[in-house]
Amino acid sequence: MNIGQDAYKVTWLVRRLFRAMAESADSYLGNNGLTAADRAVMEFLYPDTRLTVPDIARRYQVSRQHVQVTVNRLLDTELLINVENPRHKRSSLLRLTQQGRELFASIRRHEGALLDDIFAGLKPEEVAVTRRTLETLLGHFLETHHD
Amino acid sequence: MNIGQDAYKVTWLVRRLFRAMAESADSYLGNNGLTAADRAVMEFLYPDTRLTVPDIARRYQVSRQHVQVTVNRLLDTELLINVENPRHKRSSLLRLTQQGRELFASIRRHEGALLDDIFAGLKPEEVAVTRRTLETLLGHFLETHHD
DNA sequence: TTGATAATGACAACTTAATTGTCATTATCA
DNA sequence: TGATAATGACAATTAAGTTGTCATTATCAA
Repeated sequence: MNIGQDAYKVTWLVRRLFRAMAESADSYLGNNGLTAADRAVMEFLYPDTRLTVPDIARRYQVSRQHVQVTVNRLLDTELLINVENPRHKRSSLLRLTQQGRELFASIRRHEGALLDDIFAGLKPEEVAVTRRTLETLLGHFLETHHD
Repeated sequence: MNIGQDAYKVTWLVRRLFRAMAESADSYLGNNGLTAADRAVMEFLYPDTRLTVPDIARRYQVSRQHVQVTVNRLLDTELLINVENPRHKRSSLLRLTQQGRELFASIRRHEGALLDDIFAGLKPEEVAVTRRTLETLLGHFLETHHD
């Protein structure tokens, strides 16, 4: 019974957990001089994917101008480099530098350790159920709001 | 097995679901000329709680100046009224007007219907497991990041 | 009771992470 | 080839906050 109570609480928890996760991420990314947008861009390129700015913008679902600014900052700090794009002269491909790849790998390790800690003690089946439930919810949310 | 994969996916889903929920909320709140901050403030006062601006700021964990602006807007649109504060002459208590209470109730009904839709088809046990899992995660996140 | 300290509302400036608009340049394709 | 679309750069704007400051008003310890 009372699925309504649990349903409401689940949505509340999603909101609260998002905030807690964002704070935690801001803190360890900030220690490396990165923003959340930097991390997102780097994730698209890790470990050795080559994409243009508009490619990343389409995948990240964010304006290309915003990605451009983020990418330019990462080029300045030499976490990314331009590589020639055979398909387009002006729009070069972006690639992680060795330094960028190592930094992202260390971020991944940090996140992995954090998750291990945080998920320790939960039963695998419970986590699997949670995953499936959230996937279902996301599906419904996206189709209800159809975007 | 692979709790690691599920763990990572759960955190991804929390982020994605948060965005989907926020978009959906912005859309129906916007239809009523409200922002997310307006809704949050109204929730603290619903159905008939009386709080001052600094009280709300402390509970909402947000600066009192920001709450002040939000509250002033809600006073302008007559969704809130000031009532005298026996404990403080300058800092009056805030209360929902009849109109404000009705609007918030209708928002609640809308949200309830949306949740019923979205959670229909999920088994109550699954939702309960999800709730407990997310509660555990939140607990760990808060103590790990200790705030 | 008073006098130092804290709380409050108002206002302004700033911040962050984004968006939208515009331009010149360069690609693409019918 | 010529119209249309894509790209990078730059600027202005936006949303939802924060921080700083001021004058006023409370509160509390001596």
